[in-house]
Amino acid sequence: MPLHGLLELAFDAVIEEFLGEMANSEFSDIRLAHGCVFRHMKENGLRLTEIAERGNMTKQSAGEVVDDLVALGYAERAPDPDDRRAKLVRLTERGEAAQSYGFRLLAEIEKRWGERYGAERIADLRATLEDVVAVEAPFALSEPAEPEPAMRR
Amino acid sequence: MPLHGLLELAFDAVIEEFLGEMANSEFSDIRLAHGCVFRHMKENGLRLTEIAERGNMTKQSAGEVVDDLVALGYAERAPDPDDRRAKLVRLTERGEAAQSYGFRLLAEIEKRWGERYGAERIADLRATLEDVVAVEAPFALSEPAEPEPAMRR
DNA sequence: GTGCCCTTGTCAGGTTCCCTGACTGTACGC
DNA sequence: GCGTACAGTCAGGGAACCTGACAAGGGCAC
Repeated sequence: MPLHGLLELAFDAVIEEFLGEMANSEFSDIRLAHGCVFRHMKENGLRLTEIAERGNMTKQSAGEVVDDLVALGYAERAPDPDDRRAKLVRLTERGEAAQSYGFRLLAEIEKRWGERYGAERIADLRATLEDVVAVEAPFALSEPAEPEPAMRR
Repeated sequence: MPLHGLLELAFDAVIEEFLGEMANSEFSDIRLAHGCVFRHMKENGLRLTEIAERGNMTKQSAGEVVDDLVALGYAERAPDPDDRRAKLVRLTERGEAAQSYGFRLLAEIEKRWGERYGAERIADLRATLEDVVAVEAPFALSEPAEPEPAMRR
């Protein structure tokens, strides 16, 4: 089986378990595509453009996802004080509850895999994937190098 | 970053490279979704139902993919001598050429990752994923336990 | 054999999630 | 100020799935 097949099947396995448990929670209206917002959200909100970049999708697609989350009460748009063109997407209280519930669920799934396949092996799996992703998908990584204070302006 | 995010990004990275190289080959009309046929194809062909099972999709979806591959000249349908309801999906000569080209490409990508991130680490990655998939996604694995000769009948 | 249920594949129609292209309004270098 | 670049939106489309309903063949009880 080619490597991408294994990656995909493992991904699907996590997601099936995750969505199954989400569907039985009070956050049953959350869908997989919403993850791109929850995954990257920062304290003070994120611009649509940032969501799109880190999610490796177009602004239009990211906008749809945000519209959906706003309609469901998980997110809201606020004007960006630094740029009147931009809006900051922020989680509502309910959005934050969903986010931390989801993260907890995912951590539990990873822990269960550790018990099933060996904690060290799963830790190695994660470490290798992190190295790979740092090179192959750098756009997805947290900070797009917020310039150092000394470099500002 | 949650584990499924890493798995997805790594998957996307392989696929982007793979599809990019396929697009520059003589098989530029092959799309990602076609993989479910090429990946599982056996010597004497596969029934639609088998393709659907191993690809974890409905018969209808598998049927669409096969229609597409037939239209593109990569596959053909032959009657199944053992069951007049069923048809065996087989690769054409061109289909076999595309399959082996694709497999070779994927093996090269994996080899490059070995050079970039350490051959042993990528081998471990594969081994761990194989264990995970064997438990979490057994439907995708080659033989649905063809009964042993002694157990037949 | 006949009737009944299961399986195989197909037709029709719908959803999700993403895309391209065209556009408005704001920012900013020059 | 002017032109270019960028943030986000509107409109439309397509790929890859899905559910439901169906015809035709298989397999078994009787």
